[in-house]
Amino acid sequence: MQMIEPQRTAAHRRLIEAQAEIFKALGHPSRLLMVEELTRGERCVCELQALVGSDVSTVSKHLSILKGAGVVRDEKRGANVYYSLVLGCVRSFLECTGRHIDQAAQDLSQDLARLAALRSGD
Amino acid sequence: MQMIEPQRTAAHRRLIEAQAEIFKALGHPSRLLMVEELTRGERCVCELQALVGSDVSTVSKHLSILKGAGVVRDEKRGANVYYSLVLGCVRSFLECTGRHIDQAAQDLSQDLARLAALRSGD
DNA sequence: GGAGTATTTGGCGAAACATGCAAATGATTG
DNA sequence: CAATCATTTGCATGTTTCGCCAAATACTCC
Repeated sequence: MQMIEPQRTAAHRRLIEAQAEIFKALGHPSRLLMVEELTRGERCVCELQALVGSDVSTVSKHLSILKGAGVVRDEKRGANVYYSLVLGCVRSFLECTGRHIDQAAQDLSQDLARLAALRSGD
Repeated sequence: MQMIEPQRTAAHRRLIEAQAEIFKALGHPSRLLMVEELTRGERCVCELQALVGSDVSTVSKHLSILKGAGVVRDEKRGANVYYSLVLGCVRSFLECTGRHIDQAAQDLSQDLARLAALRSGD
């Protein structure tokens, strides 16, 4: 039995949806900030709340979205809940996107400089 | 001059926002499907539309979101517009999340099996 | 067990997003 | 240049997400 057009199977669609959920979870500044902090080690909700500055309930909901997507896990210890990163490869992807954005900004300012030079030249 | 608490600078906030925009752009099944297709080479809008099956206008809007986030670029050639992947590291991250999701599914079914065994045991 | 701290949940209004249709734009071909 | 094809844009609508508040829950310390 051979798999024809694997990209159209139901299994593939489910995988894409699960992956999209991961991206969606990471696609919010507060959540991404927290995840970045978690690349340095586990943190309790209160620490993450101090980091992002929103209401605790908002932070808690953000964290539950990240957990639902399988990006982080939580562990209750005493009165606190500690969150930690599960999806380690976020770290390297963040580094890559960081470089990418820096490069884009550099390219942009070079283009602007060229444009200015051209304008003053004629 | 020393940089104190770099994670709170305006520059860092801007970076996080740009990165979050990338994740958000990827956080939609249709967009992710198209990006995955683009990891195999450039495609015109019509090909991508055939892939995802939505209205062409919807597909075009999705593509403009991906372009705005710096994930893809477009190039007009003749009557067609060809999109191609700019952010190459998406590929490896997709592989990683794919493995991660497979693993999670496996763990889940093992847990269920254990639970069933336990139940039939008592 | 009562006060205080940490976290989650429910609810609600505002803002953002997704989608399809219709219309506009741009290129090709006869 | 009229007809057609590929793509984008404007608009209307339904859906989702965000962020706060208030209330519920869970734990610790006296």
